[in-house]
Amino acid sequence: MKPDALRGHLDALLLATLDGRQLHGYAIIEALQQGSGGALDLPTGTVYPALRRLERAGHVTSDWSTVGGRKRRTYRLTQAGQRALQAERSAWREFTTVIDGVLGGGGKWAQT
Amino acid sequence: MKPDALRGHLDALLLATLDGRQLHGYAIIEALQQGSGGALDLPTGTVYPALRRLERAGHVTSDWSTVGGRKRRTYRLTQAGQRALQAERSAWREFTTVIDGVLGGGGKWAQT
DNA sequence: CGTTCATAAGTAGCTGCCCTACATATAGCG
DNA sequence: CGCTATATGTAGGGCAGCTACTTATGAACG
Repeated sequence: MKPDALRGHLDALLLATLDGRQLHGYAIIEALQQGSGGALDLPTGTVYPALRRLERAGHVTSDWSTVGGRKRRTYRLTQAGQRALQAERSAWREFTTVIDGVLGGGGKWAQT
Repeated sequence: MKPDALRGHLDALLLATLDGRQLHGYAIIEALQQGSGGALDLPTGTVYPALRRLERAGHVTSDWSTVGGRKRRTYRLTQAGQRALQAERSAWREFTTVIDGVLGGGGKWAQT
């Protein structure tokens, strides 16, 4: 999968990954890897700044902890993040519906 | 729909719109508008440069014509463009499958 | 005849997301 | 001691798509 296809959908992925559980950044990357069957291998330079963005936006909050001598910043959704996730999900559904319509029915098969 | 969601999928839309017919730029914009039920309203500053890109890439070719005193540059798919369209379609399918999987099953419902 | 709207194509410049590459630190293994 | 895995982060860049503007013709309206 070409990497820049994610453009504009990364927030949805991160919010969905944090839905119903709290994870630290590194674990989020692994969760996305496994949850996508290996298709998504996001670099830290993509995920960490994105999490900061989401925190600034009030969609997630974070707490520091130390596990086995290593510092972790554990993220969890806020209520606003929950709402944002719902909005992202419906936006995604609308988006795919539109693109599917054009890719499948926008060409010569368009029998109005 | 947020505008930058298109990132990386615009080529697919343009190729699909030209599949089986030839259209000039302005008509492509209108076709996308109608084909998407009004959801896609791409500005000329997005579409025209994208068409030039596709032409440079060899996916489309263009011919000038004059209709009613107005100059039109009419585009049509090349064979490479046809192949590119097929590739874009399958890439789109893969992409949606991955994202759908994460948005729907990447959270607390992930019962491995 | 002048203004405005629809048609038609295009460029210049900006923004911002995501990527590449690098820096930092600890624990465990050999 | 070096290497790998774990864990977080920044700096800088590329480029796609957007905003705003320019150019040009034909038709309609007064």
